[in-house]
Amino acid sequence: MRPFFHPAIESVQPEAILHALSDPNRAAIFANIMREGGIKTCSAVSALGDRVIPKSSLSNHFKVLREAGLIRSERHGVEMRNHPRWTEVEVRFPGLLAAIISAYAADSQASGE
Amino acid sequence: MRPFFHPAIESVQPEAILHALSDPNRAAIFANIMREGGIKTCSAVSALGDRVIPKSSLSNHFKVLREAGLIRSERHGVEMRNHPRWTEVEVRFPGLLAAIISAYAADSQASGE
DNA sequence: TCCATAGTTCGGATATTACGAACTATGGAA
DNA sequence: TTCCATAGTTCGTAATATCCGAACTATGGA
Repeated sequence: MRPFFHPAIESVQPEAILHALSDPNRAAIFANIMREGGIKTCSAVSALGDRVIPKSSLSNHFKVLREAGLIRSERHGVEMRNHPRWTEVEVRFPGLLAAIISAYAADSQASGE
Repeated sequence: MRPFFHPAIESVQPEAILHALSDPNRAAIFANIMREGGIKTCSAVSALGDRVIPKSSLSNHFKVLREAGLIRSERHGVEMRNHPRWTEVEVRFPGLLAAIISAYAADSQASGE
């Protein structure tokens, strides 16, 4: 288990962010991490909505979010805590994350949530 | 050559938009279409920056943008004209497209344009 | 009718993604 | 200490998507 790679904020690419959040599962995970009191550990999300996500897929989703520069993961004892890198990303790409998250919210609102 | 499919604006999904624009080539094409006096036909973009994009790939890029609900394509004589569906998308997902396009602009700005 | 232009479709090589099974790391209990 | 439970990663492979050259289709002139 090699240590995690977290890109420096200057080398975070818009395409990586869009790609990471173009998967609805990942977007939901990230939106949850962004919320105050949101998911911090991986296992806390093992079922998202009504869909069960296998551990290995989940692990990969967190990796994609991490390598896109969206979250920072650090081990605390036996578990992993994931924090959003919102303020950093906001400085580099103002308004981007908020627009994406509210787009998903608007969509789930519209489609009979 | 079956007629093009353009999704109704209500059925445009955020994930499709993010996926379409998570490819830098497509994002550049779309940004150009968005600009007043931007690219209208497909062949007008055959070289983007210094990279040559094959016709078939280009055709596919336009298809992805179209099916994501980002552009509307219609034939005019021998060529295809592509218009952005900006105002429609803006109503459904306010601020999304502007944030994405300016994120790419900020990035190319920063990385020695 | 024939040709040039503009773009699409097909097909196969290549790259990504998904997920079960096996593994690693940490903390606590016996 | 040893053993177990928890939390998560890595590996391998099957399914899926993407890229791009070659062949095709559609339209408007000469």
